[in-house]
Amino acid sequence: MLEKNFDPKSAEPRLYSAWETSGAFAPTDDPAAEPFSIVIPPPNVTGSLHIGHALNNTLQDVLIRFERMRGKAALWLPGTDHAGIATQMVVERQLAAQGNIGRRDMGREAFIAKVWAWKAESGGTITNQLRRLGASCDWSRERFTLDEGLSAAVRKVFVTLHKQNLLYRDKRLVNWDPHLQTAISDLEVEQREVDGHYWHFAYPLEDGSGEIVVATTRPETMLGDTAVAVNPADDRYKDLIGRAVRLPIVNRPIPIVADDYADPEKGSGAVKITPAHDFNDFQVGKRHSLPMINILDDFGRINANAPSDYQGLDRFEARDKVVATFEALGLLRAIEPTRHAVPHGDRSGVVVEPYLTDQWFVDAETLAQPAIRAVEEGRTVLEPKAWEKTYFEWMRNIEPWCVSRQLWWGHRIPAWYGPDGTIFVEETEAEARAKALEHYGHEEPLRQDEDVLDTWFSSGLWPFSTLGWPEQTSDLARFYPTHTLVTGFDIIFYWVARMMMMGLHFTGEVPFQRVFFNALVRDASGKKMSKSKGNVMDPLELVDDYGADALRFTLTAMSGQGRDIKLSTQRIEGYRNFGTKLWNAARFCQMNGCARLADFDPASAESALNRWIIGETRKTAQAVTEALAGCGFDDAANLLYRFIWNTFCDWYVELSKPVLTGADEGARQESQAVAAWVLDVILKLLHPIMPFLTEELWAQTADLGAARPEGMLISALWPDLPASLVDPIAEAQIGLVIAAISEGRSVRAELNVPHSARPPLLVIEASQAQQAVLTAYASVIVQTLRVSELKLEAIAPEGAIPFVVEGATLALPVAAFIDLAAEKARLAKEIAGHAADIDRTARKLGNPDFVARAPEEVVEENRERLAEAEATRSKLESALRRLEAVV
RNA sequence: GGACGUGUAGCUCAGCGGGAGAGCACCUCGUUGACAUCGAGGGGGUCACAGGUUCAAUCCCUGUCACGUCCA
Repeated sequence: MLEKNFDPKSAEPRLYSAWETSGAFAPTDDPAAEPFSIVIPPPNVTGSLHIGHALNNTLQDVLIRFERMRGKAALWLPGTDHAGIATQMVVERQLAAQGNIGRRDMGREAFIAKVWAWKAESGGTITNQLRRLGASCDWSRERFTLDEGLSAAVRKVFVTLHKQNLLYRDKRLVNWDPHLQTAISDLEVEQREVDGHYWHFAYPLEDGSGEIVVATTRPETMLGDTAVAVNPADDRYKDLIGRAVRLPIVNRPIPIVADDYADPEKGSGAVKITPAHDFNDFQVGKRHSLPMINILDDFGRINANAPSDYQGLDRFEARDKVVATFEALGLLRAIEPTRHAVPHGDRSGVVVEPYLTDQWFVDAETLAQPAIRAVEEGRTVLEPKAWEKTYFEWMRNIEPWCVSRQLWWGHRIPAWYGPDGTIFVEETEAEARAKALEHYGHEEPLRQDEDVLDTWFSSGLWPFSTLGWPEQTSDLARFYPTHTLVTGFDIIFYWVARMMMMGLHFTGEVPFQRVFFNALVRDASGKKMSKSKGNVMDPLELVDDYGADALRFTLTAMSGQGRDIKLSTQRIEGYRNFGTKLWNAARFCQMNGCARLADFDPASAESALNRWIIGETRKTAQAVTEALAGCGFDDAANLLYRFIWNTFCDWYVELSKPVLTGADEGARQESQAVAAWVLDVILKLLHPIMPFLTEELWAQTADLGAARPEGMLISALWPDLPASLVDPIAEAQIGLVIAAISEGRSVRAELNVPHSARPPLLVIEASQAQQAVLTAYASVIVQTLRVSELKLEAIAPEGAIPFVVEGATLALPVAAFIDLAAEKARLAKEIAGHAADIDRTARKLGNPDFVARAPEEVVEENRERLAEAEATRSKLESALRRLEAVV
């Protein structure tokens, strides 16, 4: 006998290890099986599972379990990302907290050893958390972006792109993070609105004949100014073009140049130009061949290119000093408060600086072209479709991708420099040496590039590097291109776009046929959850409290496309209760001898009730299958919820009770077999979303009746039921029984008929067929509706309360128990409702345009509606008249 | 400033051209042996606002307002 409740705490670990040891997570070897592969979006190796991971991985697990049960060679390839900046920061913070020396004092090798030690210690955390969620990844294929194989792929890609001139070293302005002392890509920069000021500075003309006023939000950059620009069409400054101002503080003459970049409408119409510290000014500087004076060091302090009393000052200290000095010089013309966007590093949170350095860049524009075409041609489909526009927008305006980072944790750039600066880009140091020997004619010492690659460089190769590329492995041949990628839209540019570019360039094929962007889990105010904001929910706690299945079902049911998820524990609790409901329905079946029949054919069922539930089961199976195949996860969950609770438990189980406890052995046996059959189908359909509870029920019902052909549920075959199982006649019959009971209950409740009252249920007016059905199901109607008996009567006796069900008039003689005034009110209200309906429908049918132009079936539908409403109304009206005659 | 999305019951959300739905919350009733993590019934919405298209608009179009996200 089943316990009263499912116990997730004890069952989950047991079931998970049973799955894992059975080998069910690995794709079948059957060569005839169609491959279906998903690569996991690799979480940070030292991270821990947050609610977004829980959603993303639940959906992947739902898909992979579904396709596995459909007989495909389903591979869900797991792994983790070394996450350069994030991990390095964590370890540095840890070292600092433990009072250790900093990484720079420690040296590169020692520091990296520390990171590896941390990875060894905490790297299993997140994968273990995925296991707790029930993720059926093939752990035997687990990868890490710094694995030797994946590192080889990275070197191969780097060297190949370099030889194809798609990757190059260049001196350009980059976003520099002074806290982390590294370049970061455009994507890693977050624009934040902050309050600031426009400081209006007067720059005196060189010849002393006047001044020109410029405004800036970053006064300290004036130390690096090399020009003032005015618009060539601006009459105010026409005469000044080509002349010079003397830059205060620095005391350097700089030219006034004409450039369209200067907007006559803004401020004074003149702008200071700092080519080494502003992206727009950089372009102006190039056009006018201006000097580019870098005034900052790696830490954001003023360097030796500025006057000596500024050197070593932090950029913000320098800002104050510049302003104070201008004021002292009498050159500060105005201070204007303003709100403006300031770039911040998304990891460090500090203000980033445009900074002139040597970095490695990927020619993203060239790589983007095939990636754009692949989506245009539908070789990769983005779901929901709306994301394609975002993807195109980004791809068509893509900038060179800065891939070097001044960090230590990551893939070191495979470039070696000779003493004269000649660069040798090769996959190994030995090859670089060979090239150097060739180049110099003799041995020269080589120095490897100190920098590492952007984490997303290796993530960009993930769909094929994890399958063994550049080796032509059997996994690569079988599982690439992968089928579906499930990920968050927040990394569409970081990751999806880069995988598209890299995948197409190096394999000639798209990395995945379909991308499903899951919603983002946000906090109550709609803000993205993040550790720094402290608004994260811990999925592991939720698993502890409600079980993994409840969390999984909640996330699946709420995963509607294109909407953010706001998670509440109430909701999770509700779905935990849903699991309990199913558990107890199974318990009921067990208690009532429901057992599988060997070779049971659902088409052979005879009773209308059984034929009806079999048809409903078929319809649900069909709809769930279609939903899951099309990534309609929420639809699948809601279909199952309604079917299991409202159809199976509320009606089928209830209506079956008299049969299961009745004397008709043939009927009982059929119902027992049908219930067992439906339950098995339910377990299968629900398994992808609630794997633990269903697997446990599967096991605990294993010896009820005939043995199942399958072993564990995880490996069972997905239901494929023929449409012929749907029987419209049974549907109509059971529909009438359900409607009669529902209406009868409603009448009882609304009129406050005492619970103990047992009037008979009278069938006053009904077709032959209706009478037959009601009579056949009399025992269940009697029991469910708490009536004494079901009787056919030609005329309703005085004081009987009538109700109309599908054209049939039934009545409950309960006048003795009730308040007749209340009943009159009830009838009047119902009549009024019908009257309004009749009025609207009649008016519509009276409109010649409607009759002429609406589709015939719509017109017909309205005619039927009108006829039925009128018939119902007249029956209710005569009932009301009878009632009035009594009172 | 540009792009995209969202405004439906108290809350969280489905529905998206032919009479508005669910879960939770709320109210009433109920310990009939699967389940009180339950059952039965009920109240509650000019589907943001204004125009337009249509025989018909919550649904399509335009505009407005509010909120959100992304990109400048």
